[in-house]
Amino acid sequence: MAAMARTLHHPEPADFELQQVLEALVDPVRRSIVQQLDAAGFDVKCGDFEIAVHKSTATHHFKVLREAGLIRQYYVGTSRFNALRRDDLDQVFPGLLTALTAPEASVR
Amino acid sequence: MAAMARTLHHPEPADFELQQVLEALVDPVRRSIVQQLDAAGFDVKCGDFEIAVHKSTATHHFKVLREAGLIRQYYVGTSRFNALRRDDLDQVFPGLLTALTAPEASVR
DNA sequence: GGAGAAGTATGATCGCTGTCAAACTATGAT
DNA sequence: ATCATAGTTTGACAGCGATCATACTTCTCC
Repeated sequence: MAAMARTLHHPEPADFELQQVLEALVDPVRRSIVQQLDAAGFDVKCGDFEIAVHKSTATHHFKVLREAGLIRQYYVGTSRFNALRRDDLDQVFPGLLTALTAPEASVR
Repeated sequence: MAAMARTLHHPEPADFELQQVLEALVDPVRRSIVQQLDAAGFDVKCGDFEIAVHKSTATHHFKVLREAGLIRQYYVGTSRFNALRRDDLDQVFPGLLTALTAPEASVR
């Protein structure tokens, strides 16, 4: 079968919107994903996260994070990898991600 | 009539919860309130904010902000004044408020 | 005491979003 | 080809929260 490129839309930093970023980060599941990505330090497959929701719900959360500009996603085989867009985020909203991924903040 | 103290509950910094703070800040009206407080640099009466919602809705927003620990409220006559709890916030979630009230962030 | 000002409380509505189930697609291995 | 794996899509549902209107409370001032 002709390889159909599964393209994923990623916003440019110039198009990041605070409202959208906050809406993404207000959900505990999504914030946990960001935390795990940050703690790992490398890209993580969707299936390798510890998530307490159904697969299809997880897909939804990843989409919200991607469209807000928080993560970058790319396919490798049937797997989808996720990368934290820390540099882009830091550029547009300096200090925000750091404040939220701080170990102190994680506890609360 | 016997003066009934209108007491308002304010959480201690030790009891601040990130989830609650984010839920408070995700609403555009509430974030605008925080912005206006920060920009003013002094305490502001409820009625002196520029808010695009009904009075009773505003009361609701102030309550959410207060219970999350973002503002401190006190009565003066029939008016209620609002103070940004910047120091407390900075102590518990360093960098968060700064990141959100930055002029850069306000534009997005 | 009465009137007005400032804000609160309650109840109803309505839209949004997180959730799951089930069916589907795409890729890699046998 | 067949099958298994990884993730997506669609649809339905439930619960939450922002909103407003109305009625109420508390305080100030005359």
